[in-house]
Amino acid sequence: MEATRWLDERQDHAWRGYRRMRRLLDLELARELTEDAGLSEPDYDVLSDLSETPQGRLRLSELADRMLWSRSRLSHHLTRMQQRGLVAREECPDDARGAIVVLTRAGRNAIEAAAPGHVAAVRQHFLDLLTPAEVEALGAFTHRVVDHLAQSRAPRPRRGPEA
Amino acid sequence: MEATRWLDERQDHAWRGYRRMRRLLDLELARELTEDAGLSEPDYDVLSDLSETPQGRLRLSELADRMLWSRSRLSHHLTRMQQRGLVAREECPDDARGAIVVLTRAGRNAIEAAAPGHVAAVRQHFLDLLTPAEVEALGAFTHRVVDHLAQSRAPRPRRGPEA
DNA sequence: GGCGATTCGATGACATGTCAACAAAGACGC
DNA sequence: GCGTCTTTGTTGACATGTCATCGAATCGCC
Repeated sequence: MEATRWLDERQDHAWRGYRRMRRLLDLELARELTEDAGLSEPDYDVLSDLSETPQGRLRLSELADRMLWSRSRLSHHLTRMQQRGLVAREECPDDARGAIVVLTRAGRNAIEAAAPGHVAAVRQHFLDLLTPAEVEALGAFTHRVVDHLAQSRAPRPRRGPEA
Repeated sequence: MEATRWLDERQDHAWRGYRRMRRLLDLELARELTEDAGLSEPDYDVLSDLSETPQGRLRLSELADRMLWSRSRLSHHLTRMQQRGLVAREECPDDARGAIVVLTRAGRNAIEAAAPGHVAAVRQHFLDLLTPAEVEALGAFTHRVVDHLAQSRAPRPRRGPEA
């Protein structure tokens, strides 16, 4: 039973800033995305990940893993996006259980229309406010944290969005 | 119609790292919080903000503003927390429309039991992985971004979680 | 090849968050 | 004081996310 080590002043400052920034940045980016392109952030992420593949198609589970989403969440979300015509499902040739998610023409149009504005917003409200050294540091420590967290997940039964 | 300025390599690295870190960190912190203390992150935040006030009581709208939540969201969430006995609502003496949110005994117990473990997790999975200089930089640029975003919100009709 | 264990994706029930509308009460100008 | 405009918090309908479960298909091992 140790005495709790609370955060010192700098840590507290950093932690509060981080959480507040996240919230405000999310609100602003989501707002612009809906207004300008009629997409939510999750929509954008799905389309963006799909469009980064050569064919605009990915196995559902592969996409879920990349996004760190549960298959269930992705399946539900795809159903909704499918109804809007942004993506389609195809059967998987080599695994009859599988589903392949495909970017439709409309989906590609949507992401191509949305991307420039979104990137501009990310710059305007975030990246451009950082010095090059800060951007460099951000890239360095976030990936360090990601690697650390991936450690605790990959080994053993594999916890995760999957539960 | 300008040509889009995409992110250069460092910016892309930083932006992807940031988003991936957020997601993994959220999953891990939320997981530990539920397992160890039976609280969700939103629960924790409500209790935490309340417990930082001298009396453990706040006007609903004041709490919503601090948390950057809509009043609606907070009201719904309080109803649920109230049913679990973590908070209570009181009438506001000087404004009959108002509601005052009060930390109950059980709520205080819950946050006091949860806090040490949560802080430890924040250190372990995040802050302790950063150099002091990185923590310093994080505090600096996040608050810079927060100030910038607060600018775009405060003036004029006041956009926000409020819609 | 066959059988048990695992993986895949879908689904329904439920928890949570958003949005628009509302009633009640304050604020303000007159 | 009075009418109007605004603020406050709640509510219900709906969108989104989570969790447990399921049937179907595959894998692994014999």
